[in-house]
Amino acid sequence: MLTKREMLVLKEIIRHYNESGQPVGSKTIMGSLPMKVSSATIRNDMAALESAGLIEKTHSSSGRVPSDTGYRYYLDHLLQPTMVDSDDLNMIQTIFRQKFYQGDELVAQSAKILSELTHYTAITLGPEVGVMHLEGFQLMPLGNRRVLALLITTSGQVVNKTFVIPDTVTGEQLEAVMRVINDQLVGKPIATVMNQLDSHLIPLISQYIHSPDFFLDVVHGILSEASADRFHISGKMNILDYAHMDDVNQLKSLYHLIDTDDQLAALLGLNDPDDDTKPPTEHGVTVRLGHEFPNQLLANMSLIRATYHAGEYGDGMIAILGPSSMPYSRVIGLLDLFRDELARRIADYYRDHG
Amino acid sequence: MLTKREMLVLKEIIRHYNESGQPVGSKTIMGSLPMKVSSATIRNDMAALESAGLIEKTHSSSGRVPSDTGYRYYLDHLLQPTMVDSDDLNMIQTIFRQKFYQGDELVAQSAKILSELTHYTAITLGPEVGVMHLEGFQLMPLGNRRVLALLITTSGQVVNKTFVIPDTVTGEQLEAVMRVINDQLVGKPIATVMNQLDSHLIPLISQYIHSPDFFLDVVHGILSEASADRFHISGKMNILDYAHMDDVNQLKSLYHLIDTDDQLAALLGLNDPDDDTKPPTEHGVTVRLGHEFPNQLLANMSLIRATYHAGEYGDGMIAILGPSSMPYSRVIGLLDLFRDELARRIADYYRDHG
DNA sequence: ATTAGCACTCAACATCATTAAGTGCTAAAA
DNA sequence: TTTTAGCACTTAATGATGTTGAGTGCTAAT
Repeated sequence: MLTKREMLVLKEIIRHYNESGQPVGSKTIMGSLPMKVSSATIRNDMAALESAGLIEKTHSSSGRVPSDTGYRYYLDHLLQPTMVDSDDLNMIQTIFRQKFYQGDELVAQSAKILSELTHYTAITLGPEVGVMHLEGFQLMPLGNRRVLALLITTSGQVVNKTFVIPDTVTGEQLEAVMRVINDQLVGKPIATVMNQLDSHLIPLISQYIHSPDFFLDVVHGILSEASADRFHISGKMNILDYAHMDDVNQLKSLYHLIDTDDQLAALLGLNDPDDDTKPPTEHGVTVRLGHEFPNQLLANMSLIRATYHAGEYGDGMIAILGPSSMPYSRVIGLLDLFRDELARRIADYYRDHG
Repeated sequence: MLTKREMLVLKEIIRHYNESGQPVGSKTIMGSLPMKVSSATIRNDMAALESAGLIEKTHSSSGRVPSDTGYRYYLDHLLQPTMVDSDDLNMIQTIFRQKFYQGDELVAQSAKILSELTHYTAITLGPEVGVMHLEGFQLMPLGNRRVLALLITTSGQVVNKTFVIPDTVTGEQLEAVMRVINDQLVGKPIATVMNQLDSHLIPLISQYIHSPDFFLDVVHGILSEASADRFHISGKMNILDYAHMDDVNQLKSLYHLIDTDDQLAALLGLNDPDDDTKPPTEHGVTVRLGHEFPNQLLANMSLIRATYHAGEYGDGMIAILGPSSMPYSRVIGLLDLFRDELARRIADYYRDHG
């Protein structure tokens, strides 16, 4: 158990380190503690913090730097939320007001604002209503054997794709297939649709189209596109500022990770809904430090996540990826603000407005 | 005018510099010239090349490095095309064969292969038939006041967008607007459509919808999306390898440039079709060195472009962005191969196949 | 429990010498 | 006239050596 003063010392070390990026010495801390103590006293406290594993030295006579566990302790016990700066607030309101955003634009724009405000990387995800169902499927001939396939899901996702059909396929055949899909699959969850398409719908479709493989390919492609998570990432290149990577290849791997939807989804914990290992820091904003991820690449980084609830329109997520050394209270404050803001505006969008 | 041997010396300097990245000395060259001359002789030739501005010293007693003009001279006079390596060729054929690509997938896949083969950044652009015309426009109600707008261009581009309409708008009104657009604008070039929409179509639409502003916004959005160039960029992160940027901000600006469609289009010379300043190096593959662009950011880089002609289906473009020090003959060979390959496969796609 | 004082450590910086790769120039050889 | 051997000269890179300053840990006194 830490003493009151030791906590203050840890907090100050983290604060100074965030600002300067340099190891923090005992004299520096002396000047910024509320009580008046000597540097020697602080050195004693620091020794205690170090043996508790909360701070580290970069070399035997250097100042101290917060350790991974130090950050975790800070987040769990020391961090106190700050109100969002009124300048920030104004800016956000102004931007949101200046244009009316249709559909996902609001969510995309949020990522943009968040990354600009923090200079980190922002990731947002539109609201998704539980399980997505197939609402409709259409094929329209465009002439010249090109066909437009159009797929609509209950969550309002619309995906279109054009393809060219073999000359052996006639309009009536397409019509028939379309009817089969609409009769058999509409209303079912996308996953089910995919399964059935691969199993007992094949014979049904084969009645109309001789070799349906290529057709199934097309439908598959559309389905997975429709059901894929639609991430909006902004400020990707800010990683270059904060990840002081010695190795270019690591950096490339990191970017690859972010650009790969599955991996990003895993990072954001989208696939394990019972991820209650870390309780919400406050209001459902959670912070996960890089070293807590299985992936080595995220060392010295930190991911701050928040879920927003747009009522019946589903839940979405916003997140900030940045260095583990960052002004947490500000960033958490911002995310918390955006949770509310997005929840409200999205609900508004579908309800009052139009 | 350079002597025969001076040319050879320049060529060898460039070759060695490409391989090692280090300044090249007279003794190194001595070992790799076809004729037997002493290093002193080569030093004389080098002095000549230097006063011609084709090579440079990094410091007063260093070896030589090709200069910007040196590269230009090399490209214009010394470069001799090489056949594409049979390994590369096999790989390309294999990848293209293993799957049937619909629509733009072929073009996107080409970018991927090119960037993987070269370790540089590849940019491809699908075939575009001269001026794009509006082929059709549809609005379909999705229920719950959500409407799906669907726009089709003559080039086969299909864009969809969902939006929410105010409760004051009825289905009949939408129907009417849709009819107006289809009656008045179908068959016209997108640019004309945009203009007319903003000018003499406003009163016409206002007859049906009271405040058509928001509606015009939506249509505008779809139109510009449909008419925008669809670049496929692959290997973006390879820039980190070859652009040894000291300044992170420059790097970020460079990425911004690439990610901004207008700027990228300008870079590729898409807006000045009479860009005949640099004659094709061979078969229509052109090389532009970074310092030849107005933009400072591209210093020490090089852009190799090729246009492919998919017959009546239009023209497209492929390009490689890399360091000015690169194995030009290989890269040019690859681009030249892809020109043919793409042209043929795209034509095939629309004609024979389905 | 706190503090003054002091010996100690180590990165960062500067100075200096050494080395190796490369040049330009001169005068002789081809 | 062109080529070459030879040599003095330049410079980046490397490594050894010393100095400084910020910081620590420990001890003994408060």
